[in-house]
Amino acid sequence: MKYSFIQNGIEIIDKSEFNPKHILECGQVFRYQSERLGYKIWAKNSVCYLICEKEHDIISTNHREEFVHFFDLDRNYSEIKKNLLEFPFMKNAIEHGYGIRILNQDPFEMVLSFIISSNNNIPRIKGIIERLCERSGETSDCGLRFPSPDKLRNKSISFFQDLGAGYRARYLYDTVDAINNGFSLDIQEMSTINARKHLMRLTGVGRKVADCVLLFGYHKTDVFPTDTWIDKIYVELFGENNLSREQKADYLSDYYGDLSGYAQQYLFYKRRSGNKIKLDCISED
DNA sequence: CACCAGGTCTCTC
DNA sequence: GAGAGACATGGT
Repeated sequence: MKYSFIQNGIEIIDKSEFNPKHILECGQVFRYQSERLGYKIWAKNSVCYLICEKEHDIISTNHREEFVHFFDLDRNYSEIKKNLLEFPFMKNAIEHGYGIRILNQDPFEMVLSFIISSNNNIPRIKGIIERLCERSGETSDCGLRFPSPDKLRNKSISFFQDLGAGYRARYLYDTVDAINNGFSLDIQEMSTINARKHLMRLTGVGRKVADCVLLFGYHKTDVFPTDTWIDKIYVELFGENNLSREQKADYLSDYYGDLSGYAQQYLFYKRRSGNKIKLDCISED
């Protein structure tokens, strides 16, 4: 990935591997806003402005190293896409979401965000998370910031209900409580299987939420988060619906191996944009 | 007024 | 273990 440090940020030179719209709208991140010149994006303890121009994009920030990691800039996505093209179903999806990158986000934020996401829709998820940030008293020179576990220590269930979290309020409360009482999120070094099993001990974290946390919070790309959209895709592609969600997730992650997370994002993004996934047809090329 | 949204929990069998 | 129902909330 070609990029270079400039005075107040990072210049993205290779636009084919970095598409702000695709990165932000493929469903992995909830805290960003459209701005006149691009986007404002919050990471754990800092903020950046993504300025979109014709020849290049600029990540305007005082925390350059942090956003190199956040945007996963040191990874070669050309190589990933080349390897994914060895699989069926991927050609159209990759062409559609060509500049997607899997962001490296904060695990705690991912846990709460994806608990909120369950049986919910994206605009509402974003609203709940925004209110969580507004009301949890975290301020910095960057403005809004996602609360730390400690900042949520004294919050009651009704605090989460008032965010609009609905029945997930109890899940959030229990999870925050567990983390504040020693439940470790330091699981980067664990195997995917064990890390998943660990996360699923949290209230409100099932297979799908756990896999999203593993992918977006720990960059474990051997998981294939399987939700309603992936379920639709599975049925459409294979013409049968004889497996449970969990079995589909197992099958797909076994099939795509370490490329699962990437494959999932391309397929999810394309399908959610209203396009059905097509089997790549060589004769059409 | 039903039905749905990046599912999970709980209670059965 | 696998399979129904319930579940808050806001939008079509």
